[in-house]
Amino acid sequence: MKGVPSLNTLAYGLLSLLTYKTYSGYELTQHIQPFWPAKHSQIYPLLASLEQAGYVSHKLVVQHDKPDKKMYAITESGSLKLGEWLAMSAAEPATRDELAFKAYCLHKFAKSPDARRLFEQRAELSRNKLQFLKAKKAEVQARDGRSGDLPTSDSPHFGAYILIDKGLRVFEAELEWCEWVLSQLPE
Amino acid sequence: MKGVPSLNTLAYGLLSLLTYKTYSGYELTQHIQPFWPAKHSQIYPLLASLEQAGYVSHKLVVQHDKPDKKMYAITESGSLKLGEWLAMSAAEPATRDELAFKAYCLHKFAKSPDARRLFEQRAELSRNKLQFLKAKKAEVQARDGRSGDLPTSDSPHFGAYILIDKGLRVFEAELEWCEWVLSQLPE
DNA sequence: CTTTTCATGTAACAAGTTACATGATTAA
DNA sequence: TTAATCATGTAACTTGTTACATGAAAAG
Repeated sequence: MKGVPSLNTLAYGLLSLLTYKTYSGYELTQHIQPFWPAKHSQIYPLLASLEQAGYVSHKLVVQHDKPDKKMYAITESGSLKLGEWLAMSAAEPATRDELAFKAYCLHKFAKSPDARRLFEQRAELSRNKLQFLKAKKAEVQARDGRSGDLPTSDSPHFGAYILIDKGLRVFEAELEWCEWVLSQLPE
Repeated sequence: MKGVPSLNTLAYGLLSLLTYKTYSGYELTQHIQPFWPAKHSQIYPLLASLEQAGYVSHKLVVQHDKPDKKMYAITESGSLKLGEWLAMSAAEPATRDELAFKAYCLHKFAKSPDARRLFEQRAELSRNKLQFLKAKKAEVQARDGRSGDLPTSDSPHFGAYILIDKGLRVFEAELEWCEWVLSQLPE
């Protein structure tokens, strides 16, 4: 006897996105990146298996200028499954960052211009992320009506909003760290 | 014709740790966690293959109260290989966090006490990490002699120090974020 | 007495990446 | 004309996790 098929985190992530609106596999692949990096080769088969399990369903949308696409929606059964998962404790986040290893070895090459370059590149990355998130924030605020004001916890955009806020806080901290390290490194 | 064996990030990570001192596979598994989560079942075979490639070597240390262990050291060849890698640009960090998905779905269960619990647990996790890092910081400062003063970029502990500093900044930001979210959520 | 720590390994499985495969439209 | 975007999929491979396997010492 085997119970209900158990889903992995990526699968729950797809269901999470689909609580907002319908998406194609292509769109899901793009939108899930900031939360959970994954390639289309992982998403497409997973969507197929979620559909087989009855947690999502799709409608084919015929397009003329672009290839046809499959628009996926979460089902009642998928919503229930997601609801159970939402109530459970979240696992510890896992971050894997090459730069941490390279930073740890700074005593081996701190005088090299390569060392400075690593932190300049990371600072640039943080600045780009911050710029992206600031644009997103404005977008969500506009969509929520009262511009300048923050969405409240009952707003449908509250989830999106707090995640943008988290990104802003964390990337700001990372940028400041990079700039501090650069100030400590010899020119 | 096949060139030099190419290493993955975890392998370079092990070499990075070994630039400080010798470690057993067991110790490497523990110390690498904050940088790059990995299980011993991944570390042990990787160490064996690094040794076969000549990048590390080990000496068996016989113990009486505990099981014998293999103490690994980086070789000259391993140092060269690591040096090449250090000079290369670091890939974008990858973070995978379940809580992001659950936060994104807050409109589905913001009123539930489960929602509050998720952020309370994450806040607690951040507090624990901060406490750990503060202890580490004091430890490194003590080891570096001038207590209260920060190690300079030529200190052998500079790498360890800046990583602790990064953790402090980022987990501080995450903790503040959790507390802010909790202030927005209904009791 | 039961669990944790120390210590090393392998086998089976799940998750994630890269490469292969196709093909029209549009922008540079 | 070359590259990028849109759109879906599979095959082969690498990476990472869980489970199996052993066993002594120490702490609760």
